Amino acid sequence: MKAKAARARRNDPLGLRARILDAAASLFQTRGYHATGMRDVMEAATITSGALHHHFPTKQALALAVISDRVAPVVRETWIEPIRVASSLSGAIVQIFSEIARGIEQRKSVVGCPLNNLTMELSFSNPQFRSSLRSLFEEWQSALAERIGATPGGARLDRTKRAAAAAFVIAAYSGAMNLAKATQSAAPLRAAAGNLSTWLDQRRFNE
Amino acid sequence: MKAKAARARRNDPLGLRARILDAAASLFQTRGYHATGMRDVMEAATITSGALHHHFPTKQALALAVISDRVAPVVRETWIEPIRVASSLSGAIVQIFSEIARGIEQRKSVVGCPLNNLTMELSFSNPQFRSSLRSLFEEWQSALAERIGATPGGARLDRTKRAAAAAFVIAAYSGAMNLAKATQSAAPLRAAAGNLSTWLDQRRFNE
DNA sequence: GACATAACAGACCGGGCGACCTGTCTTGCT
DNA sequence: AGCAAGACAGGTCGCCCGGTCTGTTATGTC
Repeated sequence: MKAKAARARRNDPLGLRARILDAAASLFQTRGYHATGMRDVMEAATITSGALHHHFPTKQALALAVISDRVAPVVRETWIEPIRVASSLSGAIVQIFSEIARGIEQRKSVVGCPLNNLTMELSFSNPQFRSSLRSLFEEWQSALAERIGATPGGARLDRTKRAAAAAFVIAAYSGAMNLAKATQSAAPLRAAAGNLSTWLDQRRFNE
Repeated sequence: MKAKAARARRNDPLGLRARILDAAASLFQTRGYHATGMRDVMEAATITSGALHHHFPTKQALALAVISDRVAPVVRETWIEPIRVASSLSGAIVQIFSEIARGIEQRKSVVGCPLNNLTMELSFSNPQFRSSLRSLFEEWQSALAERIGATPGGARLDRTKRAAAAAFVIAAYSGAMNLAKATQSAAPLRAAAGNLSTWLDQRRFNE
């Protein structure tokens, strides 16, 4: 019948799943979790209700998958890995900031850090989301703390102080992004990068 | 009929309005704007649908009123005023942090800063909310910048650098609160306070 | 080739949402 | 006292939300 030539469509569950995750991740970041409907996700991914609920039975399951399969990799690629491989911690941090600021300026809009956005909206009310998001923060923080311990300034700090310094870096970034979102400008990020760098250099976290 | 003795109930529009705002402010902060229904507000304030919509025709109007009548005063009382009257800027900032951290520890839960929460959720998608929240941030930032200009370290900075330093302080607080919310602990706030203080003192913002 | 199961399609449903609307009582003004 | 406007009460409405259900097609297995 339609033997060899016209076998156009085949099932591609992984590809479809990826499309759903991409669409959902984008919508969750721009509009937020509660403001995004399953219908919005369906339209953005151009799929049917059946397909969506086949891959993700509930909205919460979808969000948890977005966190682990989309948000977490972004954090690892833009923060954790660069910090691990960089020769100078201070330099790496400043560069990460400036790359993000550059991205904002050419996109001309600030949607915020996906991890921050989801944390603020979901972390308090829902324990499931909280533990998922918290562990990501901890991964980020411990990568920073470990790297801080490898600098001349960080070597003399104990475990707690290193964690505190790492938390401070994350807080500065997170808060700067928040301000950037409020003002729709990259200025707060650049301001934070500059001042964070003086703080880092003073504490000799620059090598 | 019920002439003198039994005239128990009287209208109290301002009191009712205040109750609505209190309830809504609390719910918006803990659950978020979109996750809070008008019915939740009605129940929390123990009023009827008619009364609620008489004072605030739409949910958005209610939220805007919450921002200007509840959130803004909180920011002014806990941040702007203390900074204006304090003798030491650095000392004032550290004290504000520690008071907030203390509050968290005895309440045993972190709901986050109301301004931050609403900004993250609403500021990007809705221009009405954005301008309202942004002006509050600007008020906060300019109060800080002005005070920084009055310190020995800040006097030599130009207008832009002062604004950047002010933004950095806000970012550090905002981000620390975000982390605190994610971990449900006051530790990130204390970490930020300590490290922010080092940065402040190094830049001689301490008088 | 038979058959169980996965991968989708798409109609459908109960409930909750924000908003509206009519009615009653209260208040302020003259 | 009279009367318009304000302040509330409470039922109602239509819509949209997340989730379910049944049906159809593709896929792996023996």
